[in-house]
Amino acid sequence: MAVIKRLPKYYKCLGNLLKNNVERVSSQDLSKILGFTASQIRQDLNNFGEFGQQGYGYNVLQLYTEISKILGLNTLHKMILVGAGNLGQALANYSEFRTHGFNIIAIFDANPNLIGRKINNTPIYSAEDMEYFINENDVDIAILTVPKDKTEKIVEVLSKTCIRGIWNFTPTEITMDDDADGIIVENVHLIDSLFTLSYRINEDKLQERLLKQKRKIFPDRR
Amino acid sequence: MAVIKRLPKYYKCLGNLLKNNVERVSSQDLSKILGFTASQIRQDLNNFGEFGQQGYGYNVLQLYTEISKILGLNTLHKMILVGAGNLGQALANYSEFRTHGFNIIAIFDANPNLIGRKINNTPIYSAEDMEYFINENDVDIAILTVPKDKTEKIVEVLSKTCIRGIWNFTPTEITMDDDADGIIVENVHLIDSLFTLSYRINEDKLQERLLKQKRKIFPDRR
DNA sequence: CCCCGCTTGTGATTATTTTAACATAAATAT
DNA sequence: ATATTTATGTTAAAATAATCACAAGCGGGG
Repeated sequence: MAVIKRLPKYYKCLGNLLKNNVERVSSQDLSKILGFTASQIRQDLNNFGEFGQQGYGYNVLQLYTEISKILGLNTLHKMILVGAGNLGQALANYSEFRTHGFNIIAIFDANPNLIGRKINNTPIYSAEDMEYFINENDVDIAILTVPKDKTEKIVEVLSKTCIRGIWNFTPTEITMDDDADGIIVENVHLIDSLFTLSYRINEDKLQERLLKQKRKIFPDRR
Repeated sequence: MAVIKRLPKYYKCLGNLLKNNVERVSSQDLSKILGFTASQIRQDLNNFGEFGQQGYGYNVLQLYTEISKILGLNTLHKMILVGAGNLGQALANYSEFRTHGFNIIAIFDANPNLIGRKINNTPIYSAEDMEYFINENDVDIAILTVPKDKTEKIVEVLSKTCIRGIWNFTPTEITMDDDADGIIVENVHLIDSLFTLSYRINEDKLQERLLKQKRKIFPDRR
């Protein structure tokens, strides 16, 4: 749903307002900051409850708290990182996750040279111990930063565990067969995002080409 | 536009088919692989031209080539990386970009200890030289992996250059005022994606809560 | 206590996106 | 050759999403 993709933006924005000691905020204020229409903001928020008050607006702290509940940020999340390559290490060092209650409690890798070491104080274990570890420690989320050809295998193992979500950074699109085991997958696919950027940079040239094509079909139009 | 977000998926899928020496493919075949409806695929592709033929389907190589043109992947792209932190280094080491014609030709950082070194054969220069370098080398795209508080400054510098696109990994949402200078921004925001995952994991509990609320409003419904 | 301005929640409207349906054309089999 | 199958491009319908518009409620000033 489109609304859900916007929730993190609201959350972040309200966090900033809180930091600046702003107490109340109207949908119009938010509109100016976020670039959505005020109407959309009101409708978005209204999907989850009636958080505002006529003539007053929204209480920043209350709304922030509510949205954090909706996003599930009021509970701690235990995460593991699978694959201690370049991207994996970068994510392991990223402190923002912890700030919001997402703790990486273990890292798994197949490389024996890495096993036993620590990244950002988090130990690296052998990939073989992953399944046991997840179930033993009630891990919520697995971050996948393994090479493409290892993905399938890992997903197979993960689907036998109590894991709730997979945050997938591999180029492979992971699809869970009809949500049977209830594992949610969030695919990131950085390269897609780069391609989209490339498209938009390229757009002008393209539009011209398409226009020419239309002209062939409707030669009377200028 | 929603179609454009799907183009990279088509591209990737067709690339795989090519590798497997598949010559022709129907919208129905693609539908099974990609999980979109065949109808949507035909309509998507038709936005950019008539690439298929009745009774035959699409020629994989031809369609692949067309889409790569549409995405602007037929031309080389010169990129720079701004900010050689954890994420920056990971991206600098990521080889997939180069495979698709996106070359990181320089890295910029403010840290004097890093300047002069190389990551994955790409030299690190002083951030001060960035503006000159971009204009001198006709750089297309800047990858932004600097800390939050440096973002504004860097964007200001970038907007004075010939740069065409900014691939923004900082937590700050960059908005270009009414596209005046024609710089396209692609914001990534990893944490948003994690929050969305968290929401979906949390969804069941939430649905219950919302249902209770509705019941209050319509007490007659079970 | 009452009025006025502000701002929400919400129903109606418009726009966008997705899906369905089908006429038509190429390819293959007979 | 001809019929049958396959699969597109395209139009129409359905579903989603965004915007508009306004009645109704609250806060603050007199």
